[in-house]
Amino acid sequence: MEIAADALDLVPVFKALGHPTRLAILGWLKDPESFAPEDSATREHGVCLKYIQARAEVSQSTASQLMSSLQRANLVTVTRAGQWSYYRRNEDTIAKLGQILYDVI
Amino acid sequence: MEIAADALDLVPVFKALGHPTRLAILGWLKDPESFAPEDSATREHGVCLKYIQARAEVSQSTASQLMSSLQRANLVTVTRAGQWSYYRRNEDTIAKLGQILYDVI
DNA sequence: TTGGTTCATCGCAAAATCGCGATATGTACT
DNA sequence: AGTACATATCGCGATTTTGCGATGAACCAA
Repeated sequence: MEIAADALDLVPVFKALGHPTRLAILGWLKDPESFAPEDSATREHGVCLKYIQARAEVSQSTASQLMSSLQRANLVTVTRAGQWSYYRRNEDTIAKLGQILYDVI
Repeated sequence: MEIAADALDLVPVFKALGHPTRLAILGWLKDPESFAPEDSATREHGVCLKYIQARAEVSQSTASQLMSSLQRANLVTVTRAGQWSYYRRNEDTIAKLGQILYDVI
């Protein structure tokens, strides 16, 4: 019944999830191609900020900050390529969250 | 892959969990008798606010507010009996949270 | 080089959260 | 009635979060 030493720091994770737009974005990222079916870069690299911004209907700076928050919580990863920042779900963290949830709460 | 209509409203739940003291309290409540081993009311009714306050080392009003937040998120239940408010984990919500976590995020 | 695109960061004002003491409510015991 | 106890709520200042426009940095194309 021990808690792994490298366990997630759950507080920032829950803080990041406790925001309707951030929670929605994380759900949307389960289907990256839904953002722009014709854009092959999405499938290969992830979803760029512009698409997330459009779907969330927030300003560009707000979208960037929302993703920073998710990134600090290790819920997404970012890949810079050219002028784009490609965002993906961090399935490691998300899976670990489900596993340790009961142990911690 | 449908989301149940009576699914939890996850945002308040995550908001409540995104606070170190509230997260700790929820963990402590897994072992109610650890608060006051000699107090039989704990086992029968739950943990009264005074014990939670002492363990969390916050003021009485703060303790009450922390528990209100957990209550609004349906993470605990409260039973009033005499002058005491007895708090228990709401295992229903917590179990449901684990189940629907992947579907939603 | 110039202009356009994508994104992060800065600065700020509005809003929400936090934690406390003070107060109010209700209960229990004399 | 009067006192003591347990808890909830109010009011307030302090801090944090939120969302935006403006600016800056990096990249690309003409």
